[in-house]
Amino acid sequence: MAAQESDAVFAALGEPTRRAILSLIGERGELTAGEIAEQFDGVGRTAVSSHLRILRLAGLVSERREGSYRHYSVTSGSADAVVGFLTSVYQNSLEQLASAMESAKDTTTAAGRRPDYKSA
Amino acid sequence: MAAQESDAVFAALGEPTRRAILSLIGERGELTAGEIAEQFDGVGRTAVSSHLRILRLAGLVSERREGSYRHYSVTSGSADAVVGFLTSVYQNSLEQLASAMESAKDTTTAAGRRPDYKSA
DNA sequence: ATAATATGTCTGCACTTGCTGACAAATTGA
DNA sequence: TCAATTTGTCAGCAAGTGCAGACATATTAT
Repeated sequence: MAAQESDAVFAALGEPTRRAILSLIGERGELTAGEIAEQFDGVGRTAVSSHLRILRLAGLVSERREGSYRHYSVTSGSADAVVGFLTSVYQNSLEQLASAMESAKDTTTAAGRRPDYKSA
Repeated sequence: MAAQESDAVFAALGEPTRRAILSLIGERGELTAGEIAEQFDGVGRTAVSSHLRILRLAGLVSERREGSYRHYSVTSGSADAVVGFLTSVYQNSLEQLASAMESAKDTTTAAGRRPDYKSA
């Protein structure tokens, strides 16, 4: 369930240049492929095109064609998968922390641990 | 500023197995390296150890040594970089959208566009 | 001290990936 | 129609990455 999208989104965001592109588009609202490529010195137009494809397939940006131009903009709500994953991880993490503190209230030196370690 | 951390965090989260490990740790609260490795069929203990190292260097998990065991838990607030990046992108994106709609109110056929396209 | 256990690290390998240059497709202008 | 423009795609390559097996380190048990 929603694992494929999530994979694509995280993979897309894992690459620094793609995050820079996404950031740039978000900052400017809408940009053509050429305008985006102009902003990068160490990266050519070809590479930017590939990155845009990956961002688009991940659903992070959307493409609007106008003549021979292609305008890219950030797809709203496209990073829900990321937020969902993180809140899931931290939600459980916080619950665990809370119950751990609860247990700690009872017995300062908690029981029910792994084997029987030496004191230190 | 805070770009290095962000890079490491995004890179760490970009790998599916590492997300699974992080999710597992978050779900269970605290696990030893061995317990984590047990949960994965297609991945050996060696690979899990490498992933844990990467997660740790990214600040996503913290390590607690107890005897020869190493207990891993989710580091609270460690994904702030991710949330920060996303809110930044979407914040600007929404502002751009809002101002675009504002401009659209004035002149239905907006000015100041790119070249002079054909109608379609 | 010796063996067993838990875990990290190193080496090598197959696979992936980001990049460029060349080429192709689509659109526009003369 | 022909040239210019915008963009995507393909082939090839260098670099990075995830993985397992062998080895090293640290800790515990006998």
